Amino acid sequence: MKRNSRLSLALHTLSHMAQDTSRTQTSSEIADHAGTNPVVVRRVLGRLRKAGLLTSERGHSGGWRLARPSHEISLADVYLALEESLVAPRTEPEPHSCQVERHLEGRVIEILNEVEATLIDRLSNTTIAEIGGDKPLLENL
Amino acid sequence: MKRNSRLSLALHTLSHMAQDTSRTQTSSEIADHAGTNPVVVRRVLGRLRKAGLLTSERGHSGGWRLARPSHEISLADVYLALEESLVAPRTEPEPHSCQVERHLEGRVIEILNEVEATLIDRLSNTTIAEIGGDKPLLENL
DNA sequence: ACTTTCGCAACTCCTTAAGTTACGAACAAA
DNA sequence: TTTGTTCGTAACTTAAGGAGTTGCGAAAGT
Repeated sequence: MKRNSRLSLALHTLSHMAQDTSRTQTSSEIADHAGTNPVVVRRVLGRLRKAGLLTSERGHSGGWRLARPSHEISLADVYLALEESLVAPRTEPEPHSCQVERHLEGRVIEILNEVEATLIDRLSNTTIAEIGGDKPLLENL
Repeated sequence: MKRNSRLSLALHTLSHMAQDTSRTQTSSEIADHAGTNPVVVRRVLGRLRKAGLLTSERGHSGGWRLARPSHEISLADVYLALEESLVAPRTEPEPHSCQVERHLEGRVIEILNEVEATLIDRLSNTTIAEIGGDKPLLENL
């Protein structure tokens, strides 16, 4: 699979779970549908569980379930739960010998933070319900 | 070196060249200052040359030079010259079997494009001259 | 000619994400 | 309580991309 599939996988899965909240889905089912494998699914969904978006149960009739209604889960919630950063590279700042470099980096970081904030703002304007959810895809008819 | 050093290297180098436009700088000089090596420098600066931001000359007293005044080179020019994309992953769209996935991807791409536009807008508000340039760092005194 | 410098190809090295295997823990049903 | 299902997690392998490196040809000044 390609780069950055975590967010795709997470959103895709949540959208499907939103369409039928009555039953749980197992990692295997999800993996089959997403074209990946159960361990990868558990890794990604595990982060969403940690963030309180999903619950999981082990054993017979276990699996994954939304922790709250899909219209109360925004895309930003998912993005933040993954603790990635699409715009700002996850690199810790190194000491800079050179003044130009310090000045430059300050400016760039400033801009990137602003852009990241924009991203989160936009993501928070859409919920999982609107994407795959309870009233699916009416605007496509 | 870490992720995303191309943009850093490009901006850093341009800023320094802006401080003394009278002479050319060789790949080796630049590499030494940036803590990398000449081939990497040429790879990155080559893209800037292709975009018309720099010129290069071979042979004795050759090297790199700004193609236009540093106050006419915005950070966005540099970003675009590198043909990277910080926010949108460079992955070509795959065919999607699943309607939810199509709908989802449409929405996400829409948001990412908007964010990318924001990034470019912010970057275009700062020039190389302002960062390391002709009147260096007055605001730090 | 000789030296400097870029241009570029080809390769190695390193890091990161994804995929895979394996096994233990929890839990339900028989 | 035994069995089978499912998650949790560790450890490994595989794949891709970026940076670093080597080498050499082309261009251009001395």
